[in-house]
Amino acid sequence: MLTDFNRLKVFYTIFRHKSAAAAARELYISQSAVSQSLGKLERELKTQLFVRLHKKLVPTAAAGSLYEIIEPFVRNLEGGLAWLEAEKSGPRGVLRIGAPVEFGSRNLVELVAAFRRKHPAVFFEVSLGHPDVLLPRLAGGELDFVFADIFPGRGGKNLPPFIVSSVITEKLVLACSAGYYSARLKGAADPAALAGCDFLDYSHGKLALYNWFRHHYDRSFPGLKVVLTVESVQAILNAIKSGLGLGIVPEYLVEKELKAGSVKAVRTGRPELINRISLVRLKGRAASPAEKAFLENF
Amino acid sequence: MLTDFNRLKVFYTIFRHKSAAAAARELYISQSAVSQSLGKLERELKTQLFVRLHKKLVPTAAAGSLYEIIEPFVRNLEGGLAWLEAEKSGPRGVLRIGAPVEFGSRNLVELVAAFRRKHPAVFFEVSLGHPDVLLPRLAGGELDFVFADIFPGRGGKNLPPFIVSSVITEKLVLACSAGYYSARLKGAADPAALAGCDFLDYSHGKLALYNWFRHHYDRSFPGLKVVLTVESVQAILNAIKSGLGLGIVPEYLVEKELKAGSVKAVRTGRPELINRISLVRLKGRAASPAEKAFLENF
DNA sequence: CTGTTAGCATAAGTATAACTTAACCAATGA
DNA sequence: TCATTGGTTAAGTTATACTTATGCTAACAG
Repeated sequence: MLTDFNRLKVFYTIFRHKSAAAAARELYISQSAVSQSLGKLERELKTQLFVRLHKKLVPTAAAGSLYEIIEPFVRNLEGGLAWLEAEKSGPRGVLRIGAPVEFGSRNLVELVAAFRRKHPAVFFEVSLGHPDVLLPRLAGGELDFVFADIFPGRGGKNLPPFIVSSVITEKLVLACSAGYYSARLKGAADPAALAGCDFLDYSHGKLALYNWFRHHYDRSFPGLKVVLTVESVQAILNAIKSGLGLGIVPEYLVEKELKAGSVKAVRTGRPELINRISLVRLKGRAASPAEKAFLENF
Repeated sequence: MLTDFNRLKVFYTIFRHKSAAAAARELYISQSAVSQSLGKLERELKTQLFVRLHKKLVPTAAAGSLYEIIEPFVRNLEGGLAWLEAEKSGPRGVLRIGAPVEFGSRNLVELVAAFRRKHPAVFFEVSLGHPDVLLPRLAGGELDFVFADIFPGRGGKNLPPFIVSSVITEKLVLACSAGYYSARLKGAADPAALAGCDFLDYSHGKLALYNWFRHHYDRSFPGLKVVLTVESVQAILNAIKSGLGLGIVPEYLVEKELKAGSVKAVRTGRPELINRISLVRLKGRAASPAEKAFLENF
């Protein structure tokens, strides 16, 4: 890459004043230094930038073109640095957050909405997706932090630069409609009966179901019949209510229905599987005021 | 103005590679120098720009913003410098020329047209006007060179940084229609007869007439009756042919009419006043190839 | 599990080049 | 005319950017 940037800065100052002496005063260096710097730049570019006509430096066409390039840069830079400064003074700027689809589109947007009422100068860019794709983006600096639902089994792996803290835990239940329950399970929630049922899952290799069975029976059930796979809790919930089959949902979402008896959850005697939403941040990363303010809810 | 520009250059290189080592290789300096430079910049800005995570430097949001500012600048700069280089290699770029209205709109545009057929990469910005306004613009660097019709009397003044060279000389005649001539002058071109005639001039205080009379009679004629003042040779020419009065025009423009006898010129026995179009350039100003190519016609 | 490698940070010393001081010239204005 | 201002150039100094050297940690291969 060509030329010394600081010489361009000197040139820029000279150009604005049409005078080396004035530039020197602005830059708090001697007039001689300015003159030498300009000379070097001209020699470097092999292009005359100013015509010396005593008491004034008259820019050539080349100097004009060069100035046209530098001027907007300096303007943007000043603006940008001022903005960086402002960001440090209080919550403002943009927060780039990653989150699992469900958590992101349900809980997170509510939090964002509430937060923005207090801090309207903070903007959000939420990326929904699986930790598998979100975490690398966090590691690459594209995201400020991510919320991840780390199922048991997909623990830390070899991603040590992350600092993980638990944010929300919700019980996951395997549920179906009351009708389906009485027709297929008849109150007996034994593995054998379950294995023959219809299941609903959130795509990606029946991970939710897999984890539920592993948790409750310490083994996997390879041949489960998954009749619907859809990436949405709401959809699974509706499917359950419609009697399509058995699906995994957060318990609190079906609390009313469980009480009313319209939806039944499969209980094994063991404590329920819990889904842990964790906050993942880059180790060693300084948090902006906006980030701090947002995360202090957790 | 804030910060050291060269540190920004180092930052820019680091950002592109997400690595100080790689940046160091590109900049042909040691990895340590890069690291130190980045450290200083961060301290200077009081803002973390990269998260150090072992083999990689992952940029923070602030670094992203900063990069957004610098990146287009570097791109423009590279383009601009390449363009400057190209301009030196052959005639291209833009030529900013000043000229008197008549010369500019008549002779100059023809020259430009002819020149552009040979050098289509050269563009022109022609400013028409009086030397009074054009020369300061030349002195201010807004024009590359100007053509000026310097009447005797408005010599160098105190504008020493100019180098002036004669380019075109044309004889100026005081002319009128044959009808007007026979009616008002009757072949006798004595001052007394002339003084009572109607005159045409190019605005600005009857300068053309004033100079003509000074040249031919060594004195001014204060009370001349100027019946039309218009900033156009063509207009004056038409006015003359229409028998409106006497006006100053370049002799070669009325050559045919003089021969045919439809237009008469006032002759005093003295050589005709000549209008000198001069090329004025800034002393000490290096000429680009385009400039050289264009001016070598003269 | 350990040795090796790659990448970054830090410390200390060097050397480059930016800057200052000084002398000189030219133009301008009191 | 002389003092003032602005610019250039040369020489000397100083600052600071850079190098060399060292240590650390993480990743990876054997």
